Amino acid sequence: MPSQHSKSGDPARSLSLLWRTREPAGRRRGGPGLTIDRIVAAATELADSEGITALSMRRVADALGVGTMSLYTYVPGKGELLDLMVDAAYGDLDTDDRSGTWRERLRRIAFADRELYVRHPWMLQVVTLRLLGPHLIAKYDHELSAVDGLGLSDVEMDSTVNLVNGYVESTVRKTLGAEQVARESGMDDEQWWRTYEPPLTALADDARFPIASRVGTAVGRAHRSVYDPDHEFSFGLERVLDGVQALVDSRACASD
Amino acid sequence: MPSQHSKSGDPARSLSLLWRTREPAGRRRGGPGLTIDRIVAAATELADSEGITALSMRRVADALGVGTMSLYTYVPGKGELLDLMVDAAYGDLDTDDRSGTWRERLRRIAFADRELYVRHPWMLQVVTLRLLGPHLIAKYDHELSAVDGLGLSDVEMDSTVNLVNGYVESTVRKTLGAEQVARESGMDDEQWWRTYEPPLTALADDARFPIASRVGTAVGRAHRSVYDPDHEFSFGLERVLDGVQALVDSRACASD
DNA sequence: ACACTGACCCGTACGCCCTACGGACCCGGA
DNA sequence: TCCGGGTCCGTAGGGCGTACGGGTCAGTGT
Repeated sequence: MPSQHSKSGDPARSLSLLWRTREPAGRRRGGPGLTIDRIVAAATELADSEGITALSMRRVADALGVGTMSLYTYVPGKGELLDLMVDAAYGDLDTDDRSGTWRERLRRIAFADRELYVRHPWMLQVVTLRLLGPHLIAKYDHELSAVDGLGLSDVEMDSTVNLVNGYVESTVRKTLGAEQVARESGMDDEQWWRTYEPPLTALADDARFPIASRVGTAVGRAHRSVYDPDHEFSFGLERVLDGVQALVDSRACASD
Repeated sequence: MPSQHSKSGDPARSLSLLWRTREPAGRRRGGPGLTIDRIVAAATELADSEGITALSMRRVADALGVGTMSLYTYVPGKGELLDLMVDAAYGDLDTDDRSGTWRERLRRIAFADRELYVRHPWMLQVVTLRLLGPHLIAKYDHELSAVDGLGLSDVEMDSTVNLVNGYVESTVRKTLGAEQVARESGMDDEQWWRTYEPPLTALADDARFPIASRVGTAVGRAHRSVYDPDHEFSFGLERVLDGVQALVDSRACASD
């Protein structure tokens, strides 16, 4: 159960698939009428409902009522299929709304991204090379527009949106990891903590790791009682935005 | 080539392995003399040199000159082996140095983490549940100590170190993704950019994605000329630390 | 001296995976 | 009518993780 790399053999082929630079094919009369979009949709549904590890070419083909090898007429391999799934998923994001201050806009973008990843957890497990598909570019453009005209250089703008994206991804990844433990071990967060805290604190005694013990306990208690994931997410996000704020302020001063 | 989850069946078993809560076994005389540590070391070497996808129980056993199934005497399964590898790798980090300001310390921690992930890229591809092994706890304690006594609450301290860790991970993940493209496509960064920028800009015309075009071009040019990964990393890190700074300042004011 | 026990080691086999290859089928156009 | 080419897919080959059961031998109790 290690990780997935999406070697996706030929980048050129992947790009032409992503941008649909192939005519939509002849369409036979009687057959199931496979298309790239139907394949991507079926694969996405499968990955959403059963997890990325359940996603196999066989299962996708079965879901479509089609032989496994038929998929290879439309998609060079599994890697390229994953690339297509990722870009298609990014297509669900709203990339039009440009209202509000830069801070409000980045905040909205972060929450929307987070929701997308929660809906499609497999996106964060696919170590895709993030091949530039149309929807990913649209997302990038939309994010950049939020920090355009603030006095930042182009490279700084890129860094800024990467910063926010990275924060969202790492946060969701952690949450999903915890949920995975819960699901696979069959106990919820609270049960898990109650079962493994005692032996753990016995091993990692307070003397050796005093601060970790104290903070770990406090965090555990917070999780058990008033824990609010949204609040936790917001808190970190505001720290990130404060960092951006400092940058924006310094550039504004410099240009005055 | 999707992703790896480390289902690692029984958390209790994993924990006892991580904390070595089993006597070191009888050790037979003539045999190869397998141990958990030798297995973890061989697996780590393999993952370092050939990537996580090349890591299989068979290959690890071969590297040790041992039958595949012999590994299962020491390790319940591949998932648990990955857990052990991750915690062992964290053991390479220095968790003693406590000199300097909180900002200097977080900076040093971030750079050390980054270097560790670059040396063991597979760590970021293993979607491990981050089971609390001894070395991970030591790392956590060391990180918390950098922000202890600044007026932050325990939960805030946890958020803060998660924030820095998340930044490092997402940055390295992105870098490694790019390197993977380079390796697999056989061309270096510059070649890749030169090959795929023209068709890409043709597809994603400036009119549809004006800001992405402009910024993408600028970033590409920067990469080709004066690009300094360390500088890029530092830049974002300082933004994160600025965010932490704002938090620390606000808490200091509140308590005064 | 000898049998027993238990840890260590591993060959075999099952069921899954991705996909190369080549054949069957059928449509539209010449 | 014939044929080229797109669509569909059965078969097979080489991986993988690991369940199962049996072989081997150091140390122990007698």
